[in-house]
Amino acid sequence: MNARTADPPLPGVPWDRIPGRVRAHGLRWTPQRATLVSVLAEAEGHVTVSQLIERCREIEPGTTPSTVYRTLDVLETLGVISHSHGRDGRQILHVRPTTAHGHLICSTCGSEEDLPSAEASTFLQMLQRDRHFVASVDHLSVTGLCRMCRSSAVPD
Amino acid sequence: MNARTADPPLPGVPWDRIPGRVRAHGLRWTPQRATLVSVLAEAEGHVTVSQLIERCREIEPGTTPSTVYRTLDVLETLGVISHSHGRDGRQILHVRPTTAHGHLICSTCGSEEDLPSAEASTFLQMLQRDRHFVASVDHLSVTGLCRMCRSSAVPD
DNA sequence: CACGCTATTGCAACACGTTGCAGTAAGGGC
DNA sequence: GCCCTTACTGCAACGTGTTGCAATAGCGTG
Repeated sequence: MNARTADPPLPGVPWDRIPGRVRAHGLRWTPQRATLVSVLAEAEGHVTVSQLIERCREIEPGTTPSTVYRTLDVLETLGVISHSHGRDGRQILHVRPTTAHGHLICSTCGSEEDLPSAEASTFLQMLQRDRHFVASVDHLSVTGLCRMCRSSAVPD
Repeated sequence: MNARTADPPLPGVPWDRIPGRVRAHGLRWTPQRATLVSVLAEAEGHVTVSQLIERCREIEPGTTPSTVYRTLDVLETLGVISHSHGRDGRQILHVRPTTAHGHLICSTCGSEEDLPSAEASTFLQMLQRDRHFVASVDHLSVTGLCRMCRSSAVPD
């Protein structure tokens, strides 16, 4: 995975224009990519890669994991999707046009809660100002204890 | 990996008291655990699991990955270490008594910069107040563009 | 000190993710 | 419409991390 300097996000993901966007970068539009994009188009929000592979296989049984991963790289470069990592390091894909948001991941129960962009912006702006580090809220995930697990936690 | 509700961090990691701490929890002190702890004692700061396994094997060639992973779980529960995930999802161990800190990970060059606790505390306190989500800075890692990569980034 | 309970180990198998390579096919040029 | 370049695919192999299970061995008890 190599999330290099990406194009700016596509606000509304005009799915039908992705082929052109791909070709505009000197890349090629293939049946495998079409399959994946059609799956993504129906899966707005969060998905894991294994879910994607599964759905692709329903359409095209020959789908290969490595092709999916490589196509996801391409789509991330084009700004169509982004990803973060769950608590176990597994990828979580963010399919646009989901509103930009971060994640609060509970280390006990594994639940995920969205963190609206506004609530992180001050922090991220501070990072940019004080440390010249530019981060988007999409990549922000914070691990900790959710409300539920916290209240049921056994005090040592 | 199951970072359950952990004991409070040990401020100075009295390495020689870990056996007692392990036993106090009804757990057992074994040669394999002794090996791993002796390696950790020399590896303060950041380490990856594969580095640990490698060093353990230098001492005890029979070291098995699964044992290392399971012992790390135990040590995390005891508050001896904590971990976060690098950009590719790989684990990064934080061996105490490193000052609590988060990470800024560059998505282009992969470099890691420490984020002092103080710079994140306002944000984390807000999460706790507004969302009842309790997170420690140790688990905070933010992906983005570091200063270097940002200035050399090709504007689209 | 021997015994027994059970935490721990080591192994094997698996899931996720990445990478190298040879063959295939997209698509621009003629 | 055919050719040619080269991006892409599919495969196989690898590295990381997890899990089930039978055998082993801490360590508290009598």
